[in-house]
Amino acid sequence: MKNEEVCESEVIHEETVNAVRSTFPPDETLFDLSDFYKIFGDTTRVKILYALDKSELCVCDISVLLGMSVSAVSHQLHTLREADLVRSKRDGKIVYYSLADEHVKSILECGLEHIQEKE
Amino acid sequence: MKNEEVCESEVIHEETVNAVRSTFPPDETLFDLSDFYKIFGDTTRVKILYALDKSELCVCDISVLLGMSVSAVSHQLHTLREADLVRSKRDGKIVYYSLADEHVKSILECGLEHIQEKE
DNA sequence: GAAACACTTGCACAATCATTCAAATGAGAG
DNA sequence: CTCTCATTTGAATGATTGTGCAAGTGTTTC
Repeated sequence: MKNEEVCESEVIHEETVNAVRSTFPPDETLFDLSDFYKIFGDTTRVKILYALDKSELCVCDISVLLGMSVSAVSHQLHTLREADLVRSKRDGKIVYYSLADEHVKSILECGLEHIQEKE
Repeated sequence: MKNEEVCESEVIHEETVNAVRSTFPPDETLFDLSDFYKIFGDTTRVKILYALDKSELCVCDISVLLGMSVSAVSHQLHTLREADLVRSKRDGKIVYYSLADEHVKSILECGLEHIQEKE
């Protein structure tokens, strides 16, 4: 970004900007926050989370449920596991997935509420 | 996706899959939900929303606050406006932006809570 | 051991998207 | 009307990312 691109004339509301700036959390926090929401920004992942909230499932189950390839599901489960939203446990050949904590459910509901509110 | 990709041997837990399937909301709902979260999945947009929660601001203010080009900010404001998360009102040459409703704040807090909970 | 199965992983590709640049709009000032 | 300023918009570009494919790992069964 070139500096000239930024409005640098007398800043229009310097007071306000400074006031807001002083309430800003560290950059990293808001970065982590958007990174966190990024996880929920994909239909496949949301479906998986929604499904796991109802019941523990194996990869094959999810694949059938969503009508997607096992590979695609496994890739997304990897993402979800990295974000600590999901847990896995192996039982023989089968790997079972479940939600990592109850918080995930409340996040989903938080969004659903907003969606449905808009007629 | 080719069919062979999907696990089609005897479905491992047919009962469970069917049970979960019956609780699934229409595909469109979960699609809208992920679309909604997609908005929050970008640092710039999250910063803008966070700032607007503190105070009404013009495009130039936000540009200075975030150290980004006016154009980039305007593009993101466009996205936010389309998602009904943000409102604008013009006063002469200046356009003021503010949050569309209080719900946005609660969504942000919902996520922040989760972020900070993890040590 | 070998074969079958559930799953994972690395690479490639297509699609999506955030930002920049340049040009356009809208509004007040002279 | 012309000039300036705040903002918007469209096209282009570079980066990110979801999925398919093919090869790999781990586990049970024979």
